[in-house]
Amino acid sequence: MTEHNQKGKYHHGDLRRALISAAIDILESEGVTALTLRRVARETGVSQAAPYTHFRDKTDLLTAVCINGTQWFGEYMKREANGKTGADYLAGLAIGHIHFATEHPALFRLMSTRDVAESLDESGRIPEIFHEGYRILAEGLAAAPLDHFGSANRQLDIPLAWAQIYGISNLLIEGRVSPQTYGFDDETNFISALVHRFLGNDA
Amino acid sequence: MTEHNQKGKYHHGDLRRALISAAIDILESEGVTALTLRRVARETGVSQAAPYTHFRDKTDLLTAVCINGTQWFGEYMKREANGKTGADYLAGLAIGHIHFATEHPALFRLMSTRDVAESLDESGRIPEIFHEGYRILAEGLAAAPLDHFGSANRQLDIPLAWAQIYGISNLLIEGRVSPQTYGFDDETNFISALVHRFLGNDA
DNA sequence: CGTCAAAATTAACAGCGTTAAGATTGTGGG
DNA sequence: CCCACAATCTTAACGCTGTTAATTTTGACG
Repeated sequence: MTEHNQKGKYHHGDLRRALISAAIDILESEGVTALTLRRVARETGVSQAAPYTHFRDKTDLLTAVCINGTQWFGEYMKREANGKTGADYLAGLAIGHIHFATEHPALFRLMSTRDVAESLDESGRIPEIFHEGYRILAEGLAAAPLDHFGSANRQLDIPLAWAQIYGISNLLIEGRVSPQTYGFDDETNFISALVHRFLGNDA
Repeated sequence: MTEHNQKGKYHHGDLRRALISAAIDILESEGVTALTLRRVARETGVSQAAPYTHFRDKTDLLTAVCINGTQWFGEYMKREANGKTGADYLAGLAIGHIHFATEHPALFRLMSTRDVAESLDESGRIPEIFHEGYRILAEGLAAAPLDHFGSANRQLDIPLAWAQIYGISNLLIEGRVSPQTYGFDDETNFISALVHRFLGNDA
């Protein structure tokens, strides 16, 4: 019985994972301002300095949170696009993207933040779905071009579509736009209408 | 000579304005993490508690910074659109928006933040250009619709265009997209190409 | 079973936002 | 003219934060 614990951790069992989990809980329930290292340690039942055994500093923990978050994000998008093909798959990914953002605003914002995103890049642990998502976006646009933009500079459709989805996500998160203003009483319907109008498969 | 100072302030002259100015300087040069109340006070040459005579708390100062920022932002956009009409005016506003964001990322992010934006709303001091910008966006889209999206749900063009511009701004600020990837070595050209392709007046 | 390294604790430091109490300063009324 | 008052600013303190150093506890392995 040299390894009765799943990863051979010492006292706590798997403190590293527990800290990440606690951090996500706080982020989801109270937002980023409540997310302090000491609070995470308290919530996990360890001393204030215990996290430093597993993380270089606070940013290092946040990076780990974001790695978990991107995994979650990818699965969320895939689920929403599941079973669809072509333009519908694209729309599913977009809608999934926006829904994830509005349902997990603090986490989404954290994942978008430059500082953390950069250390995320360095970690080399970006889930496959993101490269896959980008590839799918590119392929989808190549197969079903947004011809409303004309044929010149079609390469720009990729960053444009990306920015469109990203922009809708952020606008909704920051409360700068409301479905009601445009005659929707349900946010989900609003998002769906936006995406379909943008992708040109509504009329 | 009861009022030799322009606003009859006591010791400093106009500490309130000086604090806002120092805050903006720090924001521009070192970003939001360096922007602490104590630092602002130090930089202005007053004690740590002096700001509390003029601001309820830190958020109140940030709100004042954002009021200044929106003023600045509005003038910046107008300048870039100056002398143009119709779709060109729209493109100018959009390009001005994105340029301002990339040149003043910390300030732009602060202005987009939900907490501050809400107290900004409450202050009732949103510069006219924002309502005007929205009106112009709406009128411009009504006069020259983005017909590539089809005729159904044309009302959605307003939030879509808004999100598009906002999304490009954020993507660039957070470094998630690079002009080089799409064959541009100059960011300005990249932005211009994106906006013109999006508005459909490039082909 | 004793050794050694990993894991976790306690204590301390500087810096933060914020508040309370007091000192300073300009202004207007007698 | 000066005195009282209110606006302004300072000093000191509180609890919180991230982080580090020294120390103790724990588990694994020869």
